[in-house]
Amino acid sequence: MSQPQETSRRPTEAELAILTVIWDRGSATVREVHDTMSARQRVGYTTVLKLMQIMTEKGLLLKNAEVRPQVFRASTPKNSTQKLLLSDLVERAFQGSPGNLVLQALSLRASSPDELREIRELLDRLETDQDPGGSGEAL
Amino acid sequence: MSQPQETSRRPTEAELAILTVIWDRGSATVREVHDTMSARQRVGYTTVLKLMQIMTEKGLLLKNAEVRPQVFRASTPKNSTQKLLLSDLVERAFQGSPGNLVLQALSLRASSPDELREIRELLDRLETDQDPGGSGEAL
DNA sequence: CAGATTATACGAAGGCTTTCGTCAGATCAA
DNA sequence: TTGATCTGACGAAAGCCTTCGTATAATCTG
Repeated sequence: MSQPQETSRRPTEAELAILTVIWDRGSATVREVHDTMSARQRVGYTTVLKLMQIMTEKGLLLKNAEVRPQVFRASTPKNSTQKLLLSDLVERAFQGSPGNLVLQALSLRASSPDELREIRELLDRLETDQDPGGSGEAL
Repeated sequence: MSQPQETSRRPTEAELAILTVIWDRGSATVREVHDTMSARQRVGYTTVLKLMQIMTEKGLLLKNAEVRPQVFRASTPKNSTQKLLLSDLVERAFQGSPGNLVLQALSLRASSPDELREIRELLDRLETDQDPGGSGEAL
């Protein structure tokens, strides 16, 4: 009863940076995360450690303490968290209209032809059957 | 030299809620913003006031103190801020790939046929290598 | 004008996020 | 084994965001 809802909790900025590294690798030690992040930003080792401990408490990460050094992995797949962040942004800044967001995103900068084709295919599917459920997971 | 970069400053969550109201109306007094927000969430009048004062300091809002009560308007158009938020999210959670984000957003929930058509038209323009500059503003 | 009401300014508290120092335990290398 | 190095736990400080109480100023009403 101490944790609020471990589900649908939006990761903070620092947490997201860590999740990104872990999603890429599948799993990672604190040192691996720290080394990867250090290439981009100056950040202390114990800072990363502390964050990952907190994230484990929150349920964002799962820790395997059987091995040394401990190995962490994400409790939630990347796509789910991305959708959570998108839903959030749609609600807060796009009046709940995903189409609105998509239009802005498309004009952000050029997407690759492959991406454009993929988007078009998804559009086709959306216009034929009205149920997009789950099809978007296939990235 | 006291303000960092007043440009490209990402509004916080509470700030965004206020901006949303002001964008809708074009301009608004503190009371109007408070009344509108009160319909959705419980929030104190002085809380809104303080936030709007801070936002004015930060350059997010512009204040006309000639009239009473004072009237505020946004310093940055809605579309620009939306793009800022999207760019931010693309960087932090979508490996810098807007197409990636678009795919996830499209499968979030059904967009209206009108929106789908609009998206398709934008795709056409993008694929024929047009410069999308400004076209996304037309919502 | 005088009292009531509304508007504005401002300080400060509370909470959450981020950062880091320190200590203790574990592992490694000679 | 033992000193050096790496790892893990933890407390606490610092900063930002949000909230609100209180005091002052402006405006309205009769």
